[in-house]
Amino acid sequence: MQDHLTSTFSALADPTRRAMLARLAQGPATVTELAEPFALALPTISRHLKVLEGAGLITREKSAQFRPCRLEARPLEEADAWIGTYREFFSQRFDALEAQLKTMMAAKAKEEDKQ
Amino acid sequence: MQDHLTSTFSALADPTRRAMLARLAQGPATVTELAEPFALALPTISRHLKVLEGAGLITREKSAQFRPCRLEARPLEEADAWIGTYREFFSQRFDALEAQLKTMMAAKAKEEDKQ
DNA sequence: ATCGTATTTGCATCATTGGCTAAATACGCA
DNA sequence: TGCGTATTTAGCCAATGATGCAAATACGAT
Repeated sequence: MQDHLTSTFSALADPTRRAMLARLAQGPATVTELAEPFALALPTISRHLKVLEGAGLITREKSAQFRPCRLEARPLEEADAWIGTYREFFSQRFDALEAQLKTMMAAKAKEEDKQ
Repeated sequence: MQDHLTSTFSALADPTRRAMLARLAQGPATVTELAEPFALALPTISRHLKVLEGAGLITREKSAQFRPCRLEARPLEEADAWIGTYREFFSQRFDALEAQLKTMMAAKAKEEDKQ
């Protein structure tokens, strides 16, 4: 799983894990807390967390028998930066749409002039 | 593969596919053109493209025996929006860093005052 | 030392994925 | 019609991933 982006995106490619991140965005949580919303066995949850940890999306401390998980921004920022590369492309597309819209409106106006 | 984000992220979770998108950001290309930079058999390329198409990241027309692929912005925008949810979290972290830096600088200044 | 809670590890299973080769398909052109 | 190029389908394999159950581990509290 070589580079960061690959492990980050593949970690994000799972709804359960995305939901976990959403939960963690509101503050740290234990494994059991994170498991609560899902109909999944704890070992399964544990493994999802390991994937997230492997991607650097979360870190965990060891506090008594609990393992509080904490969201880490770094990989998300990197993913954001990668997608950011295409933002120009988004706007181009948007501009094109806008241009087309203008053309249509102009045509329509012209049409109405005739009447 | 239920929702858009899942298929989008899992499509992005492969370096070859990301490279293909990077190429397509500069304009449409045929399968063979897209295959050129990689040491992969054409059927493999073809399947990568099918994944990208399945995620809506590309569309293709049929022009003679060629299948030009074109980058589509929509899924990237959605992924961008999802990650955008966490942007506040990024900046928080950044602010914290900045605050810490200020504290350190203040401490250092104080230290120098003493001398 | 023992009990109970929190979490992980160890198989086993089933589906998916990425890759290859060989064969099929689709189309323009001679 | 027949050839050559472009691309996909089919079949096979190895690796990975998601999930469950049962057992192990870790640690606080009694």
